[in-house]
Amino acid sequence: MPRTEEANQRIRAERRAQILDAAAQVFAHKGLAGTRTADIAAACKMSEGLLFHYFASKEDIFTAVVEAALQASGNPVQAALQRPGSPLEKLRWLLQVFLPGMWSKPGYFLVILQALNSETTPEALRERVLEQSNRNLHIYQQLIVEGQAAGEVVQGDPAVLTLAFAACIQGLGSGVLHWPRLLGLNTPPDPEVVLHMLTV
Amino acid sequence: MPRTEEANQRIRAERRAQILDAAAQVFAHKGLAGTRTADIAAACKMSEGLLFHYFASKEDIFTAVVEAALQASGNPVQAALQRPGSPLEKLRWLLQVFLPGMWSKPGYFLVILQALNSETTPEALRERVLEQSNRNLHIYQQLIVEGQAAGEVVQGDPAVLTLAFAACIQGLGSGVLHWPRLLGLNTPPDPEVVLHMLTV
Amino acid sequence: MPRTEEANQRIRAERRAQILDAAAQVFAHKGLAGTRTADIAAACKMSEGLLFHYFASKEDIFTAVVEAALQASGNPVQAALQRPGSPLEKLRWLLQVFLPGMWSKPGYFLVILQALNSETTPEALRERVLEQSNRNLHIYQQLIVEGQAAGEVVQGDPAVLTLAFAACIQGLGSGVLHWPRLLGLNTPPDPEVVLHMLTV
Amino acid sequence: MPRTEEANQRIRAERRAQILDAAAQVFAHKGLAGTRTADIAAACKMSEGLLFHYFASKEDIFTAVVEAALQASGNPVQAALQRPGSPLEKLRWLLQVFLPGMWSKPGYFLVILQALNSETTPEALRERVLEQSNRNLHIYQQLIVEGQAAGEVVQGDPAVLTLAFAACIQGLGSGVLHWPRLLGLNTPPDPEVVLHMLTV
DNA sequence: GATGAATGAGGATTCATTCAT
DNA sequence: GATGAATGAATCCTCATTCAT
Repeated sequence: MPRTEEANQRIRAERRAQILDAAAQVFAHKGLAGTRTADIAAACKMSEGLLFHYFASKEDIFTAVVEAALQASGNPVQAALQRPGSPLEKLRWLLQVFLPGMWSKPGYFLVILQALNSETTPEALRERVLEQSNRNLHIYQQLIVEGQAAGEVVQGDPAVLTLAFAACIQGLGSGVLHWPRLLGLNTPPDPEVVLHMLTV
Repeated sequence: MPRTEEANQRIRAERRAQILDAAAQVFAHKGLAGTRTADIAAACKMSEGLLFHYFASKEDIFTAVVEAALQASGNPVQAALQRPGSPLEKLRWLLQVFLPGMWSKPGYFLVILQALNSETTPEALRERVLEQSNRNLHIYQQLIVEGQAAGEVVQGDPAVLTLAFAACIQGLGSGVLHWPRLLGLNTPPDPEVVLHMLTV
Repeated sequence: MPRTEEANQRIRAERRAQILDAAAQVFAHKGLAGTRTADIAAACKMSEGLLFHYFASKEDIFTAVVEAALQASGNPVQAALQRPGSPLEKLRWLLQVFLPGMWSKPGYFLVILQALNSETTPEALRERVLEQSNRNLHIYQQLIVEGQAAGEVVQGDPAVLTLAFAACIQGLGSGVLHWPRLLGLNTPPDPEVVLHMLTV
Repeated sequence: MPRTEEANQRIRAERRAQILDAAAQVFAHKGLAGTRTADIAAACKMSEGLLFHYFASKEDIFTAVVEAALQASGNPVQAALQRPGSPLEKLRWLLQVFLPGMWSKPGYFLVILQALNSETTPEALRERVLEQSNRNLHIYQQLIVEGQAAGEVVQGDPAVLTLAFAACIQGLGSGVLHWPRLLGLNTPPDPEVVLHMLTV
């Protein structure tokens, strides 16, 4: 007697999730080109063939992983805008979400970096990432402009402040791999340290 | 009439430099695994075979490129220590060297990022990069500690400040590829914007 | 209440027939190597796994399909020999059976062609097909020789006449796929047209 | 010192020809789907990789082989039209070219059959073959119609006569593999035997 | 030194077949 | 009996590296 359709649905959903989880780790550390499908299969303890039951190609898995990471990294930025409080408090809240996220799930940030920094990334995906990058950047900038108006944020070209702020976030996401160990740190930095860059 | 030994030496040196220049661009944009030797050959307008007269392997070229980039990025940090002036002034000088360098030769920074972030990097090279990374990190930290003692730098855990400062630098080196365009900037940021993170 | 043994038998027989019918169509159009078991499963609306309850392998299905086609194409030739009337009348009767068969069930002829023309055909099957081919050929030849003796069939090397006659039949079986459309025909040709090749 | 460009041209042309020759044999006997690239490589005694220096894919090789075969089989038909003499003489000349061709190079005819009869054939190629098939068919028909007008060719629906004539040619091209042996023949049939189908 | 044809090991992907349910 | 998830051997193709010229 065959499995119920429902049981199959569940199996499929589980397997897809397993693959994405495992693949995220591998892609984060090796990039798209440097990852062998055998690596992914080993990481999720499946046969290599099964990967292709669930995804059409290695690029497809990568795309799905990056999309998931974009969701995870995009949502807090959108959410920050809706928060109550002053612009600076919104940025603070954002960092309170981001920084622990980087420390607990560095793969998500790394995989986006990989997608952004490599020309081997499928063009369509690259554009998606850039677009989101752009959206986030402009949300930062908007909050900075509002913060300047409110007297909470230092004066100066808001584009430059945005660049520095975004760089700090991205640099933390990429540096989290090695630096905490080298510096003897094991918790995410206090958001105030980063915010100090912007405050009067 | 055979070429003189001297002329041959010169040709060899030139060729190697051509290869490294071209390869740096390609590796910066595609990473080690994503770069094909054909890409490099095309970029330096040589035959693919010729690459192997000058280097033993693709990894070898990558290693040479990264070593060169490490030189370029390592020296200013060492040099900053020797500079006259206060700790903060040394950090300022460092940024005055780094930031324009990122804008004019982003490849150097990107290639180091690629080496650092990918597990496909040959282990020996990866260690070299980490070691240098570590060295730079501790120089930053030393200057920060001295700055705090001098009352120039904000109080707080120097390791955390170092982490944030290094992150900002690295984030700028990686963000320089896309963000300036997205934000309508075309010059490197004023060092003071970054320094503001550290100053009282 | 378990199904009766008898009912199971019937189901098994039905299923096998369904599979063979569907597989014949697919094999006829794609050949053994070009057909995927998924194609067959789709054509008979079963799960892929079920095919393997009824047949041991893809080759097994192919063999069964070809055997069935051999039956269908072999019997009329044997039967023609037993017919009353002159040798030419026997050949005419044969064409009267064959030609409409080609037009209504082209798959049977095509699948034999596929088996005959491809070295991917399992050796044992290939020999079966060749053997039958040989048997039919020699029946044609016998009738031609008898026809010549009776003055009904043109003089000339009977082997050559047989070759041309058989070629015409096989060519019709293979050309039926495209040519009738290209020539605006939609009924099988009059047997006399083919027989004219042999008649005085 | 590198090879001269001319020498490379020659090598490339030779290799391509070698591949096409060898591939024609293999494809003729196994079809597109049934042929492994390893088979082709073995047949032309090259490494498998080298095939892909010269052709982009297995399908590409197949296409090139079929195109060559189409040239070889198409030209005589066109040429027959230009011949001096009566329509029947033109058809006779055609057979005088075709039949020996089939006996000496059966691969050319078989490979066209494979392309025509299998749905695994790339669609574009399939259309090319059909188109040529159509062209030839209509040349046969034209000559038959003219022959009827001249009183050389039997009366009857010219489309049906064309069908039978074309079938005979195609059937010979496909039967040549096995039948001559089975019938003890080792020369192509006399064209008159085939022509008898059409003559009064 | 320089070229690019040639190799072959390795990688992504397919697909017949098995098996738990 | 029936399903479709799972496997893994085989296949097409890529690409670093070698080598004859």
